[in-house]
Amino acid sequence: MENVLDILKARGFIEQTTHDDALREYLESENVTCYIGFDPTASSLHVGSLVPIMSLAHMQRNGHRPIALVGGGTGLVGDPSGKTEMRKLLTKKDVAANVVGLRNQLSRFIGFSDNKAVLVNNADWLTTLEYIPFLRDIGRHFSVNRMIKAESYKMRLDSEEGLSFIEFNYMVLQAYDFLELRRRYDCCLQMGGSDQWGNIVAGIDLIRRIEGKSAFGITFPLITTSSGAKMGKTAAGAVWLDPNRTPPYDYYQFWVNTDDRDVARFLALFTFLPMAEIRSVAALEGVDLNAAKSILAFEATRLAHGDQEALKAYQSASSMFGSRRFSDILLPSSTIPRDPVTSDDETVPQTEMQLDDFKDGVPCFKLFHRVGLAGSSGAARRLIQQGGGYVNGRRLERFDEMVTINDINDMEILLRAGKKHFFKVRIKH
RNA sequence: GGUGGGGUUCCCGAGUGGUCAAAGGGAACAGACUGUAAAUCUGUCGGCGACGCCUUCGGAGGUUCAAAUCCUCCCCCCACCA
Repeated sequence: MENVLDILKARGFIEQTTHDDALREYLESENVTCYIGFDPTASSLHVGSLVPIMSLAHMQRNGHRPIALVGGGTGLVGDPSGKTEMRKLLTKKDVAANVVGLRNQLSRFIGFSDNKAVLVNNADWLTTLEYIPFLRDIGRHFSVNRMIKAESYKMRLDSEEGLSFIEFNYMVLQAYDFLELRRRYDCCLQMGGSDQWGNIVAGIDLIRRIEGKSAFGITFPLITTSSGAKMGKTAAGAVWLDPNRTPPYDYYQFWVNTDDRDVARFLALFTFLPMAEIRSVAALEGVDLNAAKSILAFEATRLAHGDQEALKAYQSASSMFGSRRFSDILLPSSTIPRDPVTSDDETVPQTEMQLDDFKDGVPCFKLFHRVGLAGSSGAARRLIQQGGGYVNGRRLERFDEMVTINDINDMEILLRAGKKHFFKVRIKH
């Protein structure tokens, strides 16, 4: 079997590893255990966490046992790594609630049945620690001189805001997590974002000092878009994996809008399509890439939300932006429907209004505001005045044009703001 | 605890009595060009059925015809010293 390290490397997951050769050897054996920690700072994970999630999924697919550690304990402290500002401290209650949400989302990507993967919460061992014993047993292995040189603290030590003592302890706690997992699950590998390097190495050192055993680390590159932005942020904020925060249609659209230069790279990172197929995408240019973007979006949506939702999102997009036929040789492993689809879409944002509402007509800018295509009626006026408002595909000329029963087709009115934002008003009697 | 410097519209950051809904940049949005891409150019970017009105410059009061700008008290942040 191919070494999972090579798979991860080929797909762009690896930024840095500790002692590569020994790690490779370790991963040769069947069923090793590795872990990644997830911050319970929100009740949902977002696209930015996808690289770690996918890497765990690859581990599992290659016969290893991933541990997803939810930081219910460390979340109470707050990780300063690579952050310019201190984060607001979460309450125990918030953290506990968020842990539940994360568990659900992770299980879409990783199978936790039959002990094939493990989900742990470090609150289980961290919150009962006693200060003095912890300092004596664990704290004495840490050199402050070394810690303050760590890159992960550098930004904060240099900043105006400074670094509070509670945050300074974060590294120690995360190192202790690793030790705990080494003891409990024989877990010898920790993975994480590149900002986690210092924390991971601290854990490896701690394990060596206390247990006399070796452990390994892998960090992932920070994924940025080719335009330089941190990946996963849009105007509306983070792109969440929770369908209540980011509807599957929006999630799909996020991926469709991938920059040309990122398509092949993202296919490798965020889908399970074979690399042999993805490599041929790298040769595509221009319009030809759009089909690959649809497949990227479809596959990514499938993983996060399932086949049904992916199909619905795909169909909606097709009905809004036009349908296309996919070549059989383009990413053949994808299950995207290859023939043009025509169908009603249910996932475009929509609402119901009464027929009576349109008897006297509704000023269009009011309507745009009401359905949420504009943040205020002033914004709606500007939108329309600048030529960005459409009713049933017809550009509105004036902001106070009336939308009336004459605009109703098949008991629907299709509104559009700009090129991409659609909204459907369904009419009820 | 002492001394000094700060808190401005989504972010950064000008503004030290009227000409300020507040420069400039970024982000964002729209238009043109396109391919649901990027880059570029143009416009917009507190609220309001809107050549006017209303609400904003850490919070609460006050001075003034007039305050983001002056005064008082309070809250928070930072630096240096202790």
